[in-house]
This record gives sequence, structure tokens and C-alpha cells, in this order.
Amino acid sequence: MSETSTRRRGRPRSERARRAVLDAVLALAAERDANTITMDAIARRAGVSKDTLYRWWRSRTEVVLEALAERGEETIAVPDLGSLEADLTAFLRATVASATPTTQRLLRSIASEAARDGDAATVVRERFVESRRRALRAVLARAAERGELDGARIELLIDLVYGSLWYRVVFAVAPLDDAWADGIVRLLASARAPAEIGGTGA
Amino acid sequence: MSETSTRRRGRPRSERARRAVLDAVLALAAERDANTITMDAIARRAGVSKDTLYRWWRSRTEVVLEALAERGEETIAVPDLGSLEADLTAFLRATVASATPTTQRLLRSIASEAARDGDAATVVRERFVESRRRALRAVLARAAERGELDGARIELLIDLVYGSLWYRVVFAVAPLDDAWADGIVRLLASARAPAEIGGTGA
Amino acid sequence: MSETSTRRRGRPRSERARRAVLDAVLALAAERDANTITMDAIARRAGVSKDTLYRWWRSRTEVVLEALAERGEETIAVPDLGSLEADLTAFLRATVASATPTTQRLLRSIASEAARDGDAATVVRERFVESRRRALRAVLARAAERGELDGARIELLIDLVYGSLWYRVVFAVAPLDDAWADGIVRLLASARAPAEIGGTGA
Amino acid sequence: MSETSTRRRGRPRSERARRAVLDAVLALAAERDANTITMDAIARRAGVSKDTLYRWWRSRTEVVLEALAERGEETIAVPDLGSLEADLTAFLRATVASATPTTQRLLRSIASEAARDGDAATVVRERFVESRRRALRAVLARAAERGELDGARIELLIDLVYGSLWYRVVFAVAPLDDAWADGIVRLLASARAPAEIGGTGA
DNA sequence: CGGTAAGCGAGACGGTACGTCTTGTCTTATT
DNA sequence: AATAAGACAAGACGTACCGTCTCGCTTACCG
Repeated sequence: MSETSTRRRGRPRSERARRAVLDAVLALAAERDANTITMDAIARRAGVSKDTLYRWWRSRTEVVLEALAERGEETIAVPDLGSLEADLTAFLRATVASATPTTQRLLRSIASEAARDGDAATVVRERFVESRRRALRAVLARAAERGELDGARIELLIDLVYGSLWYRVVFAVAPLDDAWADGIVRLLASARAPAEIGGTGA
Repeated sequence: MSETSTRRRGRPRSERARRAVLDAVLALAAERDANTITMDAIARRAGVSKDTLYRWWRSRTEVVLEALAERGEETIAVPDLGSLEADLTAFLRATVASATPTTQRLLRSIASEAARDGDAATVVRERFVESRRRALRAVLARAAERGELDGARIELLIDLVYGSLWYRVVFAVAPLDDAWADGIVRLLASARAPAEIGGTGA
Repeated sequence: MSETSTRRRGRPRSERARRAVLDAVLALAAERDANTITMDAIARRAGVSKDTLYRWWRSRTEVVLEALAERGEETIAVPDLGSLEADLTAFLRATVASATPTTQRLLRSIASEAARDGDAATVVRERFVESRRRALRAVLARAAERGELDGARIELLIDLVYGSLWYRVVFAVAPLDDAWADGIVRLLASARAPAEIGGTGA
Repeated sequence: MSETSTRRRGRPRSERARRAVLDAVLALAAERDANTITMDAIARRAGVSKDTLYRWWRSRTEVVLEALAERGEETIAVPDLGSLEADLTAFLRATVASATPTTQRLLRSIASEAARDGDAATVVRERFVESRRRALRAVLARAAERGELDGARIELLIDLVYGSLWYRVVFAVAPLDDAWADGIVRLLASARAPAEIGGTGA
């Protein structure tokens, strides 16, 4: 019942080629700077023709994005451990754990492209940034339901979390480690009571 | 009177050329996408030889960086209005005001370069990112002295503020407007009491 | 035992596909420059798969050659009007008449291939050039029997006639018109007496 | 008085690069089929960037043409030995001598390009074919002045001579040797008396 | 009359050349 | 010594064609 009769005509896409391309991207990202991940280099390394590359991915951004997804980035779980503190700690630590040097190189490559070109930015936003935001939004929304958080602040909080992540990755301001994750958790925990705004201050 | 006897021999550096180059970068950034700011385009527009370009700046990143600094970005004042809330509001609103579309294009160009190349990231960090951090750090440090903030959190807060700024600029997730500025102020204001951490939660 | 009556098994070759291919070649030749007659373009235009193309013709040269034959090129009659002058005039004028713009584009396509590749040259020589030569040879041989011509010169004369034809077609030195045909006839007529060689000269 | 002050500004064209390119073309022509003389291969072999190639030559045709000129093709002398027979023999034998295998490969490469593309044909005609025609025309014109030849036939004779040359080179119908040269001389010698047209024939 | 072998269209594949572009360096004559 | 002009090597860009290779479907014969 699946898609038996929907079988496309013609020679089917080569899974072998797809794998070789994504592996090549990962290999290049593991070895070198973000700017060595060129379409030519990917094709060469993968033993794939540039034609095939451009047939399936419209831009370098898209290939790198898919390679990144392959690394499991896409599948970070949204834990429910009963409290914002616990959930967020789990979520951010998992994010940190997934940000290996290779992954960070891929992230830099994507950021470079997005910063350079508006179309690339759109691609990255729609296919990557948004899905990450959704995951974190789920965590924060649950906390808001529990009354641990002002729901109106969720979007800004997401900006702050992922903003600081990219900031550290792109400019190498500081490492992306558990200290980062825990610091954010502590800060948010202390800001959870909306009623306190403008409280005992000055 | 400054370099009286140190007067170098030969023809001195042409101030005219320097200005023409920086103006050319700004003009290009104002017109087009970041990826049209090429060394050739700058040289052509400035009526300057590429050789001169490379004599005074080692890379595109450095030229763009200096052009941005020229726009007065460097000179955002650090107000002292008596409270974190007031100071930060003033600071962030001034930041927003300076982030014109042209400036944002320049920022994207810088981010692209930094993300692409580790050396460029270092240059950007040292010459641009750090000076901005210093300015915000001064604002927050004063608040910490007033007891409005836990001093240990300052660096992370800076990450969050500037992180979210770059994040919005690079990926166009959301506009960089006063709502952003005010949202951050409100959030920080509610998080200012370190003693409350882990307080009435769960 | 071979395959005398041996109707091959399986689906027979599609006459429809063959016609579509040859028509496509002629259509392309009628429209554009020789270099647009590519295998991809032929397949696209004919609504035929490239596989079918390569199943029945080993190279572009062969397809074009067959399309040319389709145009009736192959079947120029060898007249017998009683004299070299009359026969040759008829033959060459018929040749000129058959060299429409489209045909000339096909000829150029073939020449290009033959010039580029030794194997293609062999194919063209064996399947096209030689059959044309045979036709002209028949005309000249008859003249030699009549004593109008030195039989030893026939091959060279053929070279000169067809050589000048291709020369004009390939380099567009001059049009291939009746003036060309008549000029050659006049020249050959004046050279028909072998005994005069080295005669009253200088 | 030469062009001292007319010196162009900027770095002058590299003679080294020019030589390397032409040598590369000759080397490739000496080794392989005409179709291996690609712009990429030339650049690779010459150790020159493709940019430089396209800066100085607009097409493969032009590079090959210049390499051919370098081989001395352009400079075949026009002898004056007192008779058409002697002059033409000298001229054609010199032509044959210059048509080494390498030169023939270059000729094929040029012919292929001219046949494929009308613009290339124009380039070849103007820069190569015509200069060769002029040389032969000089030989024949002198003969016409001596009364050895009908001047009205000169252009057609040139077509026949060079036509048969290209014909043999492109299709490898027969070798381009002294027998070809001598055969043409003998034929023309026997056709030299315009008054004899239609004479004792039939 | 059902099996089977070849032909067919579609179109993906690895390879390679195209002509353009950008980077950072180098070489002139001029200032 | 710095400049404008601009040539240079290197190499990536995205497109096009080549000739081969799977696919699923169709056609006609043959047992």
C-alpha cells in the first residue's frame, strides 16, 4: 500500500552516490576548514560527478545541511523530566554533546553561506534553524504550562540560547561546553517568575 | 608633531586612497548582497589598484572590518543613568538604531568571513567583537557594583545579547528592533536577584 | 544455420523511433549551427531515449550520415549524355542542387567529426566519401574510355572536385553554385589532351 | 622612434606564458588526436591559468591558429623560377614538406572547429585560409602574366589545390605527398592554354 | 496462450570541458 | 616608496554533453 505504483520512471537515484556525497562532506569537515568544503572537492572526494551533485542539491548549503542532519543533529530528543531545569539541562547538554569539532565546522560552513547570501539564509532558516527552534520551543512551552515560565518570552529565550550557540561557534568567543549549558539553565531558572519584574529593584 | 623624525622615506600613504576604499566598501554594502563585496569590485569602485588594497589590508575581512568601524559603530556610548534597566535600554536601543540595513549587510559580510576562516574569526573577535563586549561589559559591571546583578554572570549575559543580535542578522530569524532590546531588558531585570536561584521552583 | 529466416526474438526495432531520430537530425540541421546537433538534442527532439540512439548508431557521425543519406544524397544518378562535358555538367549541377543549406549543415557536422577523430574519419570515408567518389569515378571512367581523359588522372581529379566542394562548405570560402560546377567542367575540358603535357610551354 | 612612450601601463604580457601556451598546443598536437587539444589541457600543459588563455585568445581556434603560424606555415615563399611548372612544383612541394603529422593534426583541429561553428569558420578564413590563398594566387598571377594561364581561372584553381589538400587531411583519403603536388602541376600544365578550350575534342 | 527475450522511454551516473569569476601576487611605468 | 594598471597562477563556479547504466513497461515470437 506504500508507494508501489508511484515508482518513478527511469533509473532510480543511486543511494550509493548519496551516501558517498554526504560521507565526503563529513570527511572534509573533519579534516579541514569550512572553506575547503567546495562542490568540486565534494565531487572529487565522493567519486561523484558534479552533475549528480547539482541534480540533487541546489547549493553547497543544501548538501552541508543534509550532511549535518545525517550526523543526528536533527533528532535531539525533547525530554520531559518534570521541571524546566531538568529538561533544559538535558536538552542543552545533548546539544553540546552533538557539537563535535566536525559538526561545528559544518555549522560554520552553513553560517558563512547564510551570511553571504539571502537565499541561502532562507534555506538554512527553513530547513535547519526552525526545526531546532521547534525542539527547544517544546521544552519551554511545557515549562510555561507548568507555570515555570512566562509564555510570552519563549521566542526571545530561544533567540538567546541559539544565538549564543552560533555566536560561540562562528567567532570562537568561547567553547560550547557544559558550562555554557548550565549557565543558561541557571539564568533562566532565576528569571522564571514573571510576577517579579520590576520588583524590589532600585 | 607626533611622528616628526620618524617620517618614512618615499611617497607617503595616500589618505585619498584609504578613504576611497572604505567609501567603496560602504557603497557596495549599501547596494547589494554581501557576496558582491569582492576585492576587485572594491578596487574598481575606489579607483584604486588591488595592490594598494593588499598593501594596507591583508584580506577582504580587514577592509570590511575597518569600513564598519568607520561608520561609527565603535563609538556607542556607555550611559550611566542610575539603573541597569535604564542603562541597558539606552545601550541596546542605540545599538538597534545603528543597525541600519547597510550596517547589517556589513555585519553579515563579517560573519561570513569569520565563519569561513579561523584566522578571520580571530581578527574579527579581536578587533570588533571584543570592543563591543567591552562596552556592554562596562554597563553590566556597573550594575553588578550596584548589586543589581551577579557579576559572575556577566560574560554569559554578553554572549546572550550579542549572540541573539548576530543570530537575527545572519539568519534573518526576526528583525533587530526595539522589541528585541526591550525584551532583553525585561528578561534581565527579572533575573537580577542571584539569591532567588532555585527558589520556589518545582 | 546462421540466421537466414531468423527473425530475431524479442521486440523488433521500432521503425517509429528510427524515423523520429532521422527527422530530428534533419530538423536540427535545418535550424541551427552544426554544433547544436548533439546526441542529447537529437534524443530530446526525437522523443527517444539516448539508449536507443546508441543501440542503433555507434556515434553521432553515423546518425548524421544516415540522415544525410535519407535526404537522397546517396542517389545522385550517373548520366550518360555522350560527352565528358555534358555528363560532368549534369553530375555537378545535380550535386549543387542537392546541397541545400540544411544539407550543408549536415556536411559540416560530418566534417567536424571526421577532422576531430580518426575513427570518425574512417567511418565517413567508407560510408560516404567513397560512394560519392565511385559515382564521379564512373562518369570520368566513361570519358577515359572515350579518350577524352587520361585514365591515370581520374583519382586526382576526383580529389580536386570533392576537395573544392568540402573546402567551400567548411570554410565558406565561396558558395557552392552552378558557377563552381561550370568552372570545373571548363577547366577539365581544357585539360583533356594528355599528349599536350609540357608541350609548347614557356 | 619605435613606441617608447606608447608603452602600455600595467604589467606587460608575459612572453613566457605565450610561448608556453603555443608549445603546449604543438606538444599536444604531436602526441594525440585533434580532439585532445582542449583549453583545459593546454592550460594544464603550459602551466598557465585558463584566465590567461582566454585573456589572449578568444577561442581554441585562435590558439591553434597561432601555434600553426609559429610552425612556419605562414612563411612559405613564393618562388619565381621562370615558369608556372617550376614555380608551382616548388610551392606545392614546400607545402607538402611543411605538412608534418603534427601540423596535419593542427589543421584537423582547425577544420573541426570551422566546420562546427560559423564564427570559427570566419576566423580561420580571415586569418589563415586567405593568407595561404594569397601566396598561391601570386604564383598563378605571375603565370597568367606570362600567358601560361587564363587569369579568370585563378580563384577556381586555388579552390581545387587547397580543397584537395584539406580533403586529404580531414578524411585521410590519401596522403599529402609529392605525388599529389606533382599530379596537380601536371594537370594544370596541360590546361594552361585557354585558346584550346573546346578545341580538338569530341 | 503464457513465457521470455529484446526493444523502448526515462533518466541517473561518472567524467570531463566549457567559459567566467575571485583571490592574492607580481611586474611595469609614473608620481 | 607608493601608486594605478593590469597580467598572472590557482582553482571553484554552475552548465553542458558524452557514452553507459539501470529501471519498469511494451511488444512480438515461440514453445
